[in-house]
Order: sequence, then structure tokens, then C-alpha cells
Amino acid sequence: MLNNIKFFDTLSKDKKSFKPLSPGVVKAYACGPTVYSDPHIGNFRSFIVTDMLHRWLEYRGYNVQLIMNITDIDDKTIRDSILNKIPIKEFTLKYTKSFLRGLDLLNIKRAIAYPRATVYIPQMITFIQALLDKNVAYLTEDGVYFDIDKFPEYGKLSGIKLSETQITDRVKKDEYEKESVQDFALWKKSTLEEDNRSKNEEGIAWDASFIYNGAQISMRGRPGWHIECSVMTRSLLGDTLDIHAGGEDLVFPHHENEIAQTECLTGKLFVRNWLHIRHLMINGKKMSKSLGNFVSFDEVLSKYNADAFRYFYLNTHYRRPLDYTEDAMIVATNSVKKLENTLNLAEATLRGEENKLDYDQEEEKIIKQIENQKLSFETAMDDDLDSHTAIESLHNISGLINDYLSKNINKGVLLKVYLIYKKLLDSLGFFQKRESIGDELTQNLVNVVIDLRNEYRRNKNYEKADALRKKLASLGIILLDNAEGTIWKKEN
RNA sequence: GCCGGGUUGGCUGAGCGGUUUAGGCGGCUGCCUGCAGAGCAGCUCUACGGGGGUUCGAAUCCCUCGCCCGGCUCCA
Repeated sequence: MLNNIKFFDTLSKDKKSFKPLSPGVVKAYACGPTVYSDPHIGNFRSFIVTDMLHRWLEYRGYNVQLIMNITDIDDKTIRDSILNKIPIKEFTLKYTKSFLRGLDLLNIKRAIAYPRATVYIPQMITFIQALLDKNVAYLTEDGVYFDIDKFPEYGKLSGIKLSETQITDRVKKDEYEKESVQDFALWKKSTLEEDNRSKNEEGIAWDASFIYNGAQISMRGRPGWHIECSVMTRSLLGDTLDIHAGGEDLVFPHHENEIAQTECLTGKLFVRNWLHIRHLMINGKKMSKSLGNFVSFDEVLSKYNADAFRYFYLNTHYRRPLDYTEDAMIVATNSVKKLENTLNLAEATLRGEENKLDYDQEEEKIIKQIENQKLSFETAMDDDLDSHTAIESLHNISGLINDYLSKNINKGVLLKVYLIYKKLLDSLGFFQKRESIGDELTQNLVNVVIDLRNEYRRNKNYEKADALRKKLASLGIILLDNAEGTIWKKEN
């Protein structure tokens, strides 16, 4: 594994050479969704970037153990399941499925697990008890809290200085019984309403008992948000993660709190590389439900395909602002189509006749040029996942292959450069669901129709020739005439 | 109030002191075509939020002002 991957690490605020703890294996964790509504296109920026990270590490030969959590218990899942009059388990399952469907539609490679918070309640209780035992947490009437004064490094990730931080309305409105407003909940005692509801409904409250100051105290309730990730990362990946990724909004307080909990418990470094993804904007503004500029995932995919969408996301570096606009999507659609056309042309040509068996300067030149572009691509990706520069190389390769295709080609050489191109596209997750061109019989049948049409064309019977082309098009088979003859591709 | 990011041609989006006005998209012309599509070749757009300054030279460094985005307790 001779490479020099570097990632920008939020903690050190610098690009760092990436070296996993165990050679060849990457333990990675990305914060997933809270399943209380359909995911929107903003959420998918971080999921696509995580997918790119996943694919790139695999391209570089790592065994990537990626975990993405699903938060299926919190204030919003409780609130909205009541509003919708659906049992919480059914409610969260619905949106978990919606999330997974989105991953598939966008060709996002699956993580090895999508653990749900509610499955890890016993481990959370154990974790919280351990923090109480270490005297870094305390128990009050309404919950268990982490005492941030016990963790002197608190703030090291976000750079936040609590003394200079404004106490916002949200903090002021906090009604919990905490010693300090900055402390955060590890366990929340159920409200009366939740308690009643939980008598005939699973997934809202759990029995727990904690030993505090020598006394055993029962407290039916639910975990705080931050403890989920600390517990699931530890249960599935161990004390130290190579990479922890998520949206930029999670830096504070979520990830800051995860560090505090986990490092207090284990005494070890929690995460070696923190990777945060910038939020998506829309028409220059923050995307939010309250502003009414919220775009659903299905709405976008009804207008633009998954590859256009992926191109839109990856054409800008993941730490740069990205603005969703119609213009940007049109540019992405056209640009990605151009990259795909090269695949279509090369594949059609590879299906065609052999017409050059020699290897001369032309062949030597294109192989060398494409190897160089491949190197630029890899260098860019190694440099903190610079997908924008990598895509530039893809355009260069596309142009080189197109140029070669316009000449007398050697199929062996074409196949060689085609496979390089395909592999690089694959590493960014492009064109994962290309239409199959069918079996041999289908191909032969299409060729029969093409021959027939070309006979009509030779006889200048263009009406019949066009009618055949139209009929094939209705089956998704697109004919392209060029100087050497007719080639075809499959479209859906 | 405190902290961080951004502001580039018709669009998208690099560049972070000096070989070409990066690429890509779009538009135009030519080649190829019965038409269409794709491809190729060439052309077009000479832009860097405003104002100062440093420098032989600034999109790039410094100051200042404006606007936008994000974080400041549960939002990817």
C-alpha cells in the first residue's frame, strides 16, 4: 500500500498523513440520519462524500469497516410519531427504509452495518454507569449528566471557549436539572406522558438503574443523543477509530461530547482523523424547512439522474460551500453525460470489428497519456479527496479516448485504456447502473435490424430507415451513425 | 457579541505572488452526416465583491468596508 493519503483533520486543523491503527484496515464511523422524516438533498451531500471516502480507501487497497448509525430515539422521533399517530417503532422503520432506499437510488455502497440506537440500550446504560463510577457524571432528579468540568480538554475539537460563548435562547430555555448549563444529558428520565405511552408501546422508554453515591437508583428513561455514538463506535469498532465523519454541524456539540465521554472512559485517543462535510445551500441560502426552500430527494431525482446528482456533489471539494441551483444541476447533467458518452462509444467500438492489429506510436502515446492522467487522478484523490481535480482528469481521459476512437484503433489498446477509465469512474461511484446491452442473441438481433436499416439508407429509403430507428429507440436502443458505420447503445 | 468559511467570466468551478484569459458546461463556425445524435478541430466570454496599501509585478499578501453561509446544546 504505497500511497500518501492525506485528510484534513478537524481536530488538528491541518492535513495529516493517513495511517490506520492496524495496517490495511480502516475503522470508520459516519454519523447517519435521525429517522423522523424523509432525507433531503442536504443530508445526501455527507452520505455521498462518505461513499467517496469509502470507495477511495478501497481503491487504495484498504479493508474498510464503515459503520453508519441510525438515530431512532430522540425528541423528534417521539414528537413526530405522536403527531402522525403512528407507533414509534413503525414510524422510525418507515424513515429508515426511506433512508436506505435513497442510498440505493444514489448508488451508495453499503456500510458493513447501520446500527440503530435502540438496539444498544444495555451497553449505553453500562457506559453511563462507568462514567458515574469515574465521577465525571452525576445523577439528578431528571437524568444523568456529564460534568464537562471534569474533562479539561473539552472544546479541543470545535475550538470553542465556553467562557466567550453566548448563552442563546435555546440554552436558556433548557429546563433540565443540570449543575451547569453546559453539561449534557447521558440519560433522560421519561416524562409522565412518555411513561404512560411506553406502557403499551415499545421504543420510548427503558428501565435502567444506576448506582450513585452508594445508592441504587431506578430511572426509566432513554439515552441522550451523544452517548449513542460513543457506545456504538466502541461496541462495533473498539476504543479508537481511524476516521469519524459527519456533517459540519455536528462538530459542536455532538462530536465534542462524544470525545469527552469516550476519552474519559477509555483514557485513549478516540478518533485519529475527524472529517467534516460542509453543508449544502440552496440558491445561496441555508436550506431549511422554516425558510420553505427545502428540496426533497425524490423531487431532485425526478428531474436529474443519480449520476448527474453525484457529479454535482463531487465537482466541488467536500469542505467548500456548495449551492444547489437549477443552473448547477444542468451543468452537472451535461458534464456527466459527456463522460458517459465516452463509455458508450468505447463499448460500441469494442463490440465492432477488429481493424488494427499493430502497435505503433499512436498506441504508445495514448497509453502513456492516459497513465499520466490516472496518476493525476490518484494524486488528487489522495490529497484530501480532491474530487474536483480528479474529475478534471476524467474529462482529460474522456477526450483522449474520444480522440483515439476517431482514428484507426487497436482493440486491445482501447480495452486497456477503457478499463483504466472505468475503474477511475467506479472509484467515484459513477455509472454503477448502466444498462446492460443484453445477451448475444439480443446483440445479434439488433445487428440484423441495423443491417436492414442501412440497406434502406443505401437505397435512400429514409422513411423506413427512420421508422426502424424510432422503433428501436422506443425499446431504449439508440443508434448512432458515424463514418465507420452504425453503433448503438442502450438507454433506459 | 465570539469563532470559522466564502465572494472569480453567460453558467459551473480551479487557482492562493509572475510560463495560455485552468478545466467543464453553454454559445458560434467548420469537418463528418440523408436527417438526428455523438465525436473531432477551431473560435467565443480576458473575470476576479467595493475602496485603499505592499510589490518590478496581486485574483493571490496586508488594511478597511460590504454582502452571503455556518457554529455558539441535540440540524448531515
